[in-house]
Amino acid sequence: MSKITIKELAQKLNLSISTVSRALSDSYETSEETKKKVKALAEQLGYQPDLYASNLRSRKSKTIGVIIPEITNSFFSLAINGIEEIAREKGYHVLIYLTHESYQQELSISRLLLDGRVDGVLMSVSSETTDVKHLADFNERKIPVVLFDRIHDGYKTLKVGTDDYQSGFRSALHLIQKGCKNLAYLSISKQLCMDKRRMKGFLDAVKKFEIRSRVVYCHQDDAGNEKVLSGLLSAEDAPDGIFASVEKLGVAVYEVCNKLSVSIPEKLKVISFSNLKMAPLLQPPLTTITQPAFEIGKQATVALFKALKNNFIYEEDEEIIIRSELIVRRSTE
Amino acid sequence: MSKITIKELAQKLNLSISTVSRALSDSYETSEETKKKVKALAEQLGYQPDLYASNLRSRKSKTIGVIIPEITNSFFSLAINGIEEIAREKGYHVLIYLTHESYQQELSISRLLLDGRVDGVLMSVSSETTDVKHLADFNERKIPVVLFDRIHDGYKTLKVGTDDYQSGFRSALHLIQKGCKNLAYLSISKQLCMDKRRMKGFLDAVKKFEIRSRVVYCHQDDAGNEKVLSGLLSAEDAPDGIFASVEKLGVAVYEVCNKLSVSIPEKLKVISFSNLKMAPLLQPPLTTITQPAFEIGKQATVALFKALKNNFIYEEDEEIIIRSELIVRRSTE
DNA sequence: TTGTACGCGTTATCAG
DNA sequence: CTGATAACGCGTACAA
Repeated sequence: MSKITIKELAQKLNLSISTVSRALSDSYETSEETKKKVKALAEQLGYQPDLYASNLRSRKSKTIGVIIPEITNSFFSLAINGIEEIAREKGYHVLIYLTHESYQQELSISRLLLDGRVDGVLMSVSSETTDVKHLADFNERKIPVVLFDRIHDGYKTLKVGTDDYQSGFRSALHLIQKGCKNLAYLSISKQLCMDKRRMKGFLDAVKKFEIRSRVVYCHQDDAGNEKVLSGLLSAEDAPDGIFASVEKLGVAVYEVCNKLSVSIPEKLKVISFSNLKMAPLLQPPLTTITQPAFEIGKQATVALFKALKNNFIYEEDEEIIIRSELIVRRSTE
Repeated sequence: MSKITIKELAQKLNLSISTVSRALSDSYETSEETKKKVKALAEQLGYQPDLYASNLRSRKSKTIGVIIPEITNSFFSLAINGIEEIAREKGYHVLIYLTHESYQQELSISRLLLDGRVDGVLMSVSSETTDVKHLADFNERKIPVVLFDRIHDGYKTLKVGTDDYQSGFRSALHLIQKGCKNLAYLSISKQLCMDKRRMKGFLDAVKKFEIRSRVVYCHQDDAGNEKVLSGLLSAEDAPDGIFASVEKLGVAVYEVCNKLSVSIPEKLKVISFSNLKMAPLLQPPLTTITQPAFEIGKQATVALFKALKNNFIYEEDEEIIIRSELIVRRSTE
């Protein structure tokens, strides 16, 4: 019972291979009667069409690839949730690849996906990525690529993200309104378009109100961040308000404050991009800019399927923006 | 440049298809010279062997399937991290499927994976699953299956988990030592072997010390859990110590305590299975039983590759136990 | 060392 | 409505 093929079904039913094939695919040019017989036997013997054979003919893999920097990040796990939901609905399969924020990994994974394994790609570029030539290869293979969250200027396609500039602006404004006089923006990457936009919004607000501010470039590794933040917070002119551009950095701030006994919000007000379900349960509850992660994943997938269905690839820039929400909690009181 | 095939390479080099094929696979019966020429051209034209064609011949997909209940759960995202790492190392691809704790989904996903798409499967069964007949189908197809974390009695294979019984026992003991007189065990499923073991450990400790206790069966949905826990905690004889058998329930307890202003640890001591990085930052810091999630994912994958490499499937029960750690924090002080 | 020819399981085309 | 036959791209006996 291990490998039933169409051929065996045909033999047992005294039909030709092609008739069986047609019956199984519900072709209109087959009698209802044979369809029933064939399907019954197929069901009974547990027939499964061979994936590789049928893909070889049809040139479709019914699979999409998802390339993300990391998965232990509530934004990405929620996004995957959305992606998987839509994909399963459409009968597609989802391959997951993690770059761990490494450009090299991103490169080699991209290369792997050129072998016809996937019909389309969803991607969030790594924070190291500056050059996006590897993405052009997908165009040559007519594989549509949709970028989400970690979008990149250098590659033209459909992009799904949030209102980064506005979020940065609102965050700075909120801190200023709460009385901060000395702000810091924690950046995760000098290259990422998303980071630049958040920063731009933040800096514009700061400039408008003529508040002192600085930008702190952080690292990928926790140890490095602890060092940077410890330095920052124990300095003479330590900031009194921090905006963490990504969740990881918000958590790092809490950890360091905990260690150094810097009290939030009295000495330092903190606001962070985050999708942590536990934000309200932290000590103190964390004010967040929360992205609709699930929805972003979903929209990106819907857009990808639009391309897949109509057999085109996105060659011009186009953006779908889904707003983030500022949720005020005790950390900025 | 979109679809270079072996045939085109052959034409351009005035060689036969088979020679090119051999050259690319480094066959010993090919001259070094032709190998070089072929490989050079292949590289230059960006040749990628067609996955489906070659799999159709070789009957190997170089892909494993991972079926888990949910991804927004720090245990599973860490585990996937470990899985992906090993898989990539071995040149394998990883397909992800989420059951959302639904038995029906698990069933239909399992069926999908019988079509030769994957060489092996890693799985954590859903909390609804009682019947595991669907897993037997993998055996018939000679597809090895390794269970991790959410293991199930009914299916014989290699299983990777943690010391559930001991963890349950230790947790109850810890609460008792901290002075609790009235304990509650929060269960996520009546079927799961893992849950039963944790509960058994818990109940054995309780019995040994003759402490009052009860078992509370919780739900999959947050709303349902809020209701159950609100009832539990506002009752006359509310427990003074809780052991949450999974992270989700630990978080739910915090949320309800927050809402009802039940103070932890004064009125209620809480200990929970959890891989939350933020456990120390919660209000108050949460005492956890922490599983080596990354390592569990890794070991499960290593075991799967052992089967894959030696071309066998696990047909007898065998367990790999990786110990969890009790990390005491303020929630049980 | 290289080329010829066939088959993997399917789907698509063309007759009948 | 059904059957024979030719691809899809690759790998591999077998022959040269």
